[in-house]
Amino acid sequence: MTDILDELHWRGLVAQATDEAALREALAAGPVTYYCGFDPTAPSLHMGNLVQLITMRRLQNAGHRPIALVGGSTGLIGDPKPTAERTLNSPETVASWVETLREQVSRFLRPDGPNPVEVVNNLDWTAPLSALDFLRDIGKHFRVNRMLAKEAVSARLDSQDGISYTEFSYQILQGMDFLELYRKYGCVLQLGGSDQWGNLTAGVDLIHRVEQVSVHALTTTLITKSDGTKYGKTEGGGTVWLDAEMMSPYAFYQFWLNAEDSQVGRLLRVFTFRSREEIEALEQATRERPQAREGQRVLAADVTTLVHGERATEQAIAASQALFGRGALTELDEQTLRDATAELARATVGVGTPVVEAFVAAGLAPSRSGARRTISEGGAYINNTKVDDVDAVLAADQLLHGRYVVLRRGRKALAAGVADGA
RNA sequence: GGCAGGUUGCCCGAGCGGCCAAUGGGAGCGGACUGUAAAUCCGUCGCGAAAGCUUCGAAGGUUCGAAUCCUUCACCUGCCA
Repeated sequence: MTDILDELHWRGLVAQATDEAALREALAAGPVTYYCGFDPTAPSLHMGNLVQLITMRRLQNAGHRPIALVGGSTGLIGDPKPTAERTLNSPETVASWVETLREQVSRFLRPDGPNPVEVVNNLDWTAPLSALDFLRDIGKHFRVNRMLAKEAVSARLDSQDGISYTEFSYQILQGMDFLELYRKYGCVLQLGGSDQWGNLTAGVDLIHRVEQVSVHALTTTLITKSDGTKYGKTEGGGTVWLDAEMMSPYAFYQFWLNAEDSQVGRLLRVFTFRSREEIEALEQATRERPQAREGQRVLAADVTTLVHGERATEQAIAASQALFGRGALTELDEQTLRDATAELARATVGVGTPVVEAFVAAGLAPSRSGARRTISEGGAYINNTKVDDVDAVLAADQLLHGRYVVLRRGRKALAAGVADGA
């Protein structure tokens, strides 16, 4: 068995770790129980969480025992962001998100075999705790001085908003989780994004004080773009969701396919299970024939398959070829056209529908003014033909196979217009 | 609790009675170049076809006219208690 920690290093995943030598030793000595938490802040997980999920899977593959924690309680409190106070979500909302997270998380980790995943909810042990017990048994072990040093907290202390006591308490809850999992499952390692370091060490410190045991924390690097900003936003600034309803497999596939050359190698290491040899070969291919984008293709296909399955990936690839391929759209047969457009945002149109309205209905423009602006800027296309007239309406001969029309804004934003009937 | 300062469009930030839908920067969007890349350059950037309409923390008020003045409220920051 190769050293899993070495592999994580090679993949560029390790940002920080508590006593790394000790962690390496523990991992080599036998199965280690580890956990990573996911807070329900939205109805779906996103790309950032994927880094953790895949890392968890790598450790599981290496023979260690994963616990995936969904934050039924921490989601009610909110992890402080450095910028601003969060808006509290209702308990009902959080509870429903917990359920979808539980389901999503489970998909990435093996539920059976020798070291199956355990999915837990921290609400189970936090809810029964009284305020007095919390302050006496847990709070007593935390030093406010130290809590203030945490990055997000100190940033907020200097901000206009300040920070609520609620969010300030967050790190205590997360520390408590680690302690609970240590006691109940013998969990001795917590994973998280590099922004979670303060929260992870809060747990490490707590366990040290209460149980006199040294446990481990390991954070993964933040995936950044070449300009140093956070990776993981779409062209439109939207989040890269893992849920197919919130982001279609086609859009998801396209997101990865559009990765910068300078990032492909890194992304392949972080997000795929390809071997070192394969990845190095793809990196070389990217250097020698960047325009072929072999790395991007493998990356997009692998990640989409992991998240959405093989069938959805095949469809996304086919749709991409149909819509971006060399052949004219008018030459596509109806079946191909229907499959391709099925992946896109769609709007109901008909002969005589103003192009402006079709764009707004399909979500390609935020308003009629916006759509007109796009047309006058020369960025609007119907079936890959530029629209020149702001007042243009759809003509019968633009409906491919009598039904479909492909709307495009700019180079890559696509949507489908579908006529009623049939 | 007292005193002082602040709250402007996605973000930062000018404006301090009419010429302000509101300078400038960033982000975003479109175009050129390319490889559905990066960088660069150009354009655009509240809604509306237009007339016009709705914006400058909230609600009232003064005025022919307010983002700009007054009152109250909310929140933030600093100093004092």
